[in-house]
Amino acid sequence: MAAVSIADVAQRARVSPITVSRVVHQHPNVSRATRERVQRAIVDLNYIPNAAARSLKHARSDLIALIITDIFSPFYTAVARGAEDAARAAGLSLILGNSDEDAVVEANYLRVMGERRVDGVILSPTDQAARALERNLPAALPVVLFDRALPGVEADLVRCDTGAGTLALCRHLLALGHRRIAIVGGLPSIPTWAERVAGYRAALGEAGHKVGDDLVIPGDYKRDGGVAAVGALLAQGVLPDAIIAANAQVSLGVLDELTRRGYRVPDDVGVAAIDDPLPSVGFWPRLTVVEQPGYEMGKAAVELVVARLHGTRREPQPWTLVFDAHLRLGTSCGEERPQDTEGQETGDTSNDDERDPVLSRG
Amino acid sequence: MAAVSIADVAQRARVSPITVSRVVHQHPNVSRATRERVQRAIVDLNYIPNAAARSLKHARSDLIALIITDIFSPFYTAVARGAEDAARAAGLSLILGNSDEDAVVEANYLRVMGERRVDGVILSPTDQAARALERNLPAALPVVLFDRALPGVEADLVRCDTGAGTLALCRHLLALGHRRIAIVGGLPSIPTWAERVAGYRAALGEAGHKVGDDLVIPGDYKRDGGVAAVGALLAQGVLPDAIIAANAQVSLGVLDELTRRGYRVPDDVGVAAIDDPLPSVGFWPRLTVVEQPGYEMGKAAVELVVARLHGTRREPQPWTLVFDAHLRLGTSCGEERPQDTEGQETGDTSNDDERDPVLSRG
DNA sequence: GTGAAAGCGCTAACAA
DNA sequence: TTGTTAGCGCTTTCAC
Repeated sequence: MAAVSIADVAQRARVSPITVSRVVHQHPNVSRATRERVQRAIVDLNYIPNAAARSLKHARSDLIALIITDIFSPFYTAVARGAEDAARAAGLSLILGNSDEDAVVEANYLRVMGERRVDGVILSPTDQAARALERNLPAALPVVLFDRALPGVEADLVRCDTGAGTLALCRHLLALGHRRIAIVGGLPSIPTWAERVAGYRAALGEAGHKVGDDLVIPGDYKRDGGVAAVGALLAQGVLPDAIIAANAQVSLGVLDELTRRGYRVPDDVGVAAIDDPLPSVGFWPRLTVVEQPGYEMGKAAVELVVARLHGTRREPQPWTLVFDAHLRLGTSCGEERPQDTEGQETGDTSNDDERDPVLSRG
Repeated sequence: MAAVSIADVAQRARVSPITVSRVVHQHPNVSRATRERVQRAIVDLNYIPNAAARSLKHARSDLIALIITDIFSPFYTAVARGAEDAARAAGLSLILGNSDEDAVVEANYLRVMGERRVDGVILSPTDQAARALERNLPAALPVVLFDRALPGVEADLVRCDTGAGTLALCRHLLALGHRRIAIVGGLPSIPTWAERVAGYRAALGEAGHKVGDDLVIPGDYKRDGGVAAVGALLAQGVLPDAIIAANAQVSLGVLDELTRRGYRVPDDVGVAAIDDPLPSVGFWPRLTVVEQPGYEMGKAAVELVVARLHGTRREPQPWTLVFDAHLRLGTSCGEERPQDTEGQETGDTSNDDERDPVLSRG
């Protein structure tokens, strides 16, 4: 056992434990001679401070919990990386939970994180998270909801306006000549799906097209939902002109199933996705996507937690950070047809000069 | 402050703290009446046990550190998910570190993890990890090296035999008629690159082809290395028949740069990758890849740590788990040319019936 | 510049 | 069945 404690070091250096503590923390009030003696003892004994003891004393864990719904999604991979970078910059560690959209798993994670006295929680919540948050976390703990707001929960929020992104995408599809457009795969219990469908309906509405409910096919934000949606669409007798997948996982299911059934993208049907499955330059088709700035969002979420921790006074009203989604054109919706490409080069939903998220308080 | 401690609960329930502890841990020797009184006090006060205090007492943190070199890589995404699932199953939490192949960052993470008294460390090490491991971690701490062995460090190891996978891939490329084959993008300080190059040389050797060193172009396992390699290859005057990217990130750089320069895959040049960038069914070309079972490897690594923890006696000799890589054929190397496709449907390097990793002791 | 005492919250070991 | 004592390793007073 390497159970070397501060007392062991103190004994060896013939000082009191507190002096060792001062040396470890580079407190100035230690004479040079003492400091060197202590440092040598630390090295000799291979002393490693015990963070649990420090946590207990400080009532601080230097830990941030990141509880997300799908670690496999490239979006959350980017989020995790951004969060990790920001946490490291702030001297915090990231403790990871993958809830898989399962409320029980989520509740368990919240309990564990609460017991660990994490300094903050970043959570992409299931629709049942409200109760779990209240039950399992100390009341004053900074919580940042991620991606989805939670009715009845007053907490900071980091999200991306994919509704506007979807609107832009649909306008793009309409401009390409697509008329029968389907949107598939989102989880109805999650606000992001409603938001995306709203953007879709708005675009079709402003173009004067009626929106058939049979072209809005929910799912579970997973690959299989995309597969099932293709089946459901085909069961209607006619393939749509284009299919919008609600996220990256769903888009893979859609593409797989279309390919399996012998349809070609974009020749037979266009496919676009909200939330990018990969930087797909070099592949054909390049997927047309509504891209969320995952890295920046993850970073911002951690920085929000840190702001709450360091804030001289914790403002009670929640902060909401809204990032813009960007439409990135590929070739998966027939963009290369000559008559449509001119003037479509930049399809961003926002000006490049103002990429900062919108901060709204209250 | 929600600083409700076990003492507060005890006071409210008119019992001693230890009785509360017993209730929390479902110790049988508590009368029904007492138990219910305590449980009510727990709910009333919203008592949440303090894991730091428990850790301090138990000298156990229920934490496993996962320190990887690139959280962006789809391989490590799969690893993280496998590790997370296994950790959850064992009642442990995963604490995440992304070293980015930076030895300083890695050393810092090891120090932090050591201070946190994590119960085990899973590490894909840089070539300078040996010293950092010794300095920053308690001696008896279970360490599982991941992906790469570390000379001079006797620790458990989970890896994948990509050498054999690369050999199979090269045979496949040769069978397709490719002669001038390049392999690009690996980090020379990391054994996996040497291993992959060895498989490459072996395949070319057995086919009687000479292996020009100008077709072996190292990099840093990142996207830019793929870009640079394409430039270097073109500078030689002739494009190779096929390019093997050392990992997923590199393959994206290769594909991007080839596309940018106007070359088409697979018409002008074949591209294959070790380590898959995505499930790319539905895209063209589908990348031909040597696939590592990342999920299973991550799961196995955590299970190895758990085995060390629970083991009645900790066997001193290290365990090595070697997983098989699978060749998964796509269309990115010209596989659809009629004369080559027959009989090439299953290109696995191992029988599907025996996917278990090889366990070697000693 | 240094140290003694006390306590953070929890739980083994040992009574009762 | 329940409680007392003590201590995990560290750091915040306060004193010298």
